[in-house]
Amino acid sequence: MDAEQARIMQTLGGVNLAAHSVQGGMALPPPHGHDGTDGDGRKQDIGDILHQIMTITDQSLDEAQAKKHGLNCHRMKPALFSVLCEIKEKTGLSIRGAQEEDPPDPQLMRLDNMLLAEGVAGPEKGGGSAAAAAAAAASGSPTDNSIEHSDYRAKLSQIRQIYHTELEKYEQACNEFTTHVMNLLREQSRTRPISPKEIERMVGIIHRKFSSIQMQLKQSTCEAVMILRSRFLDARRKRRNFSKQATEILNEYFYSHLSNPYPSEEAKEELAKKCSITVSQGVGSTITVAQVSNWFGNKRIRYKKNIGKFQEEANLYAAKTAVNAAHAAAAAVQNSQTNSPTTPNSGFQMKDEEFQLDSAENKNSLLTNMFTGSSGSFNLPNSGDMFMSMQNLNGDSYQGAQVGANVQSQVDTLRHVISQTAGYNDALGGNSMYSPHGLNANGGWQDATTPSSVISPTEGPGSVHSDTSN
DNA sequence: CTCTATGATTCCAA
DNA sequence: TTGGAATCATAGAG
Repeated sequence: MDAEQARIMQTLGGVNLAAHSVQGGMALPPPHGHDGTDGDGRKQDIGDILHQIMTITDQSLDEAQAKKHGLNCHRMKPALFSVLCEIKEKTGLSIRGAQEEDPPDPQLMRLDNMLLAEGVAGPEKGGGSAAAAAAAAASGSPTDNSIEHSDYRAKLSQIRQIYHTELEKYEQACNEFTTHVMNLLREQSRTRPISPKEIERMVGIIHRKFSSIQMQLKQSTCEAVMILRSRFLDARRKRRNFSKQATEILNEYFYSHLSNPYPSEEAKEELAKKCSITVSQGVGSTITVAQVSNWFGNKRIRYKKNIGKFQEEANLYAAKTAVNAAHAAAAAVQNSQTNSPTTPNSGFQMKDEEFQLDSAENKNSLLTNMFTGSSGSFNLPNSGDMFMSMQNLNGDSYQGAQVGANVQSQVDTLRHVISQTAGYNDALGGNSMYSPHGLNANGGWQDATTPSSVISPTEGPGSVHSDTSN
């Protein structure tokens, strides 16, 4: 400020007050210079006035007030004032000229573009949902993603809301501040040389300041969106193993529907629900329908690829559900109702209960009824074997999983149990292990009605391990 | 660390 | 749209 004052002082020294023209040159004779012209006295006067102005801050308030009043009443005041205004305008122009060029900040543009693309800026609910939808549509079926998707969207709209309120706040504050400053300056312009252009410049400065604050806001908003986005994507990518119970439920379904392991939409929902309930003692992890689909997709392909590897598992789950099948059969027989066994995916229900058969005779009779009375699409290899093998299970108790399951699945399970029973290899075509009768020569599952050729239990078809990634 | 299991994603065909 | 196949990326065991 001192420098500026000195410059003004100097500049004033070269002012031709009569013409009110300003010579902007800096190298001027000192204000008190005596050049012998007739303006000498006047210059002396001006110098005196200026001196008073410059030293006014050094004086006490009362003194200064008195001085100010005196100066205001000075005959030269209006002229001096307008000159000061002109000078200030000149310097203001030069200052403004220096920082006038206001190229659209590339960073700001980037931020704006990103906010627009993410749907944070721009029209309400316009691009936002579009971006979120695009993010969600990138993966799998839209049905279950709606959960994560809506979560993402909710968070995004939260960010959006904060952004807009903040932006509004800033704008309001900026406007308030601007009008305040403008009023102040207008007020002061009566006593101080302030040109409208200077006010304009001031407003520009304020706006720039506020826009830099806005940029910070935009930046942090962008960051928040990025974090949200990456977290959203990470969450999709991050793998958390299902709980043991959930896997068990899925496996039970899979192996009891081996001939057609394609759960219907309802069955998937049921499974998802069941898994989520079972898993609820965990950290709130739920299993969605899409995850069930993923699981079955993976399971089918992996099972098919290497059946040998899954033998043990298959045996286990088949045994687990075998008695349930018998139980279901018992229920069916007791009700004298014969469900159509050709609908593999109908009426899938689960019920937690322990089921224990009382006696071998009871079991046998139930099974006899079950298979002699049904018109299943399966060719059972040998009912005698079945009885024998089922007797091997006598006395074992199993965790019940399926009551009222369709006959098809019961058949699957029972066939498995039969075939995995040691000592009956010959009767089953020389293969003691379960072969996926639903799996046709092409590797398809579609035609489940004919028992396929026996596949070596130790090695799947070619024992391909193409999934050995990494 | 490596290796395997496994949930998720992507690409493609039907 | 769905499922198969390949692949990715991580969890978890050793």
